[in-house]
Amino acid sequence: MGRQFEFNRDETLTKAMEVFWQKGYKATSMKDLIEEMGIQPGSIYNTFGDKHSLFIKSIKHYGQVVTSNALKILNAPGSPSENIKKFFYEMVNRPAGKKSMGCLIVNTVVELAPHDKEAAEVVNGVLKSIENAFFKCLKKAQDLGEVSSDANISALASYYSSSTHGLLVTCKSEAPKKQMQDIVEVILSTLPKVEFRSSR
Amino acid sequence: MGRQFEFNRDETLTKAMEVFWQKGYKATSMKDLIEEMGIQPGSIYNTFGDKHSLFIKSIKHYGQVVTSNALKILNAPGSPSENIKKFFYEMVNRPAGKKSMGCLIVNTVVELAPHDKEAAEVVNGVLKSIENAFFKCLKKAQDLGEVSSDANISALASYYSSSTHGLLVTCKSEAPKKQMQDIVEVILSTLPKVEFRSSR
DNA sequence: ATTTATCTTGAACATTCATTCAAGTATTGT
DNA sequence: ACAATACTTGAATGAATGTTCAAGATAAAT
Repeated sequence: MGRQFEFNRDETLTKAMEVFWQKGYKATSMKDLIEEMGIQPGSIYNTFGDKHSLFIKSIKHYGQVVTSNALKILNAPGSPSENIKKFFYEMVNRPAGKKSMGCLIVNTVVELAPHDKEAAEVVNGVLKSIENAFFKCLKKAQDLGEVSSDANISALASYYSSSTHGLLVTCKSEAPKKQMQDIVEVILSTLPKVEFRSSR
Repeated sequence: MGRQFEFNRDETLTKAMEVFWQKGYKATSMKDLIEEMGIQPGSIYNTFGDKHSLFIKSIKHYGQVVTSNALKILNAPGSPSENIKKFFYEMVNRPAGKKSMGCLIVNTVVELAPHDKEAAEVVNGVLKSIENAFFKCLKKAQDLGEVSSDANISALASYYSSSTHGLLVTCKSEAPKKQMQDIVEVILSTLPKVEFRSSR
């Protein structure tokens, strides 16, 4: 009973997420959100709570999307080390419009996490998931003999995670595509056998 | 003639820089600045201009400090590849208090650069200087035979710059020191001869 | 001592901010 | 048809924002 919602919860949350992604938390005003989400303040507060709650829901949503996307690439059938390669080349081939937006998780680590415990927990969880996906992928690569058995794959997983952060910052600073490619090639050189296998 | 300044310009600018470094641009209010700088709004506006001008002056100041520090390490006498190693281990051994602050340049790339042309110019200049310092260091290493002559040192310089960004983001997300060390070791494995030389 | 120049102060200002809430509207159950 | 429930609206609120400026204070020049 009662009146129905006139807007789709997921759609408006996605809109909010995009605004936060583009402008950052502090730089996003409720006015921005009202305009982009296409609903009035009352509806926002009624459905998502205050600005901070809406932000937390936004980064959780973003985290789910980005984690499932990473898992899809890294867990794809075939060579796991080839999948890692694909993961990084996907970053080079980002649509130009999204380059300056970087990644909402990384943006939040930088802007908010040090002063916002709740946001920190969410983003750390996402980062841990991604790193874990790298680890599982490397484990599989090791089992298949693509990566030497004495490699420190735990360290490598942390490294790929950190390298991803680096790329996302670098691509925010107007770095040309060629430079991004150069960087990715050095990153991938830490898995030499990937290059070898992919060339035949 | 006229009244003398009662505060030291450089000292108050450093104070402002520290507040921006810790809290970010948007999250820093004039009230914060007034308190930390210890002078009144009139004096701030009279000396540094508005908030945005003060911020630009702050990141320029930070850029100078950080660039000269990087140059000092990378241009130090002795083995250039050893200096690169020192550069990265310096990042692992950061004082705990500064870990969550990251780097004001990287913070600005993420928070402001995409929407602020003036800030973007400043930070891109700093990043270019650091990358250039890496390049010169690698060139020297190559000339001395520490790095193979067919290495793509331009790509390596971009890579080390990007890796630095990655580390600065990673250390903002409560990453334990052990993890930072693991990452640095993988980063430095892209210069295999460094490891070899340093171990004897 | 007076004038001139310059810095300091901090209250006052107009905006913008996030948030609230009473009035209005739509839907369901009886 | 009526009541009960629940969502939508958007003006209103008070707090916080960045900025200004007239009055006061201090130094040098005359």
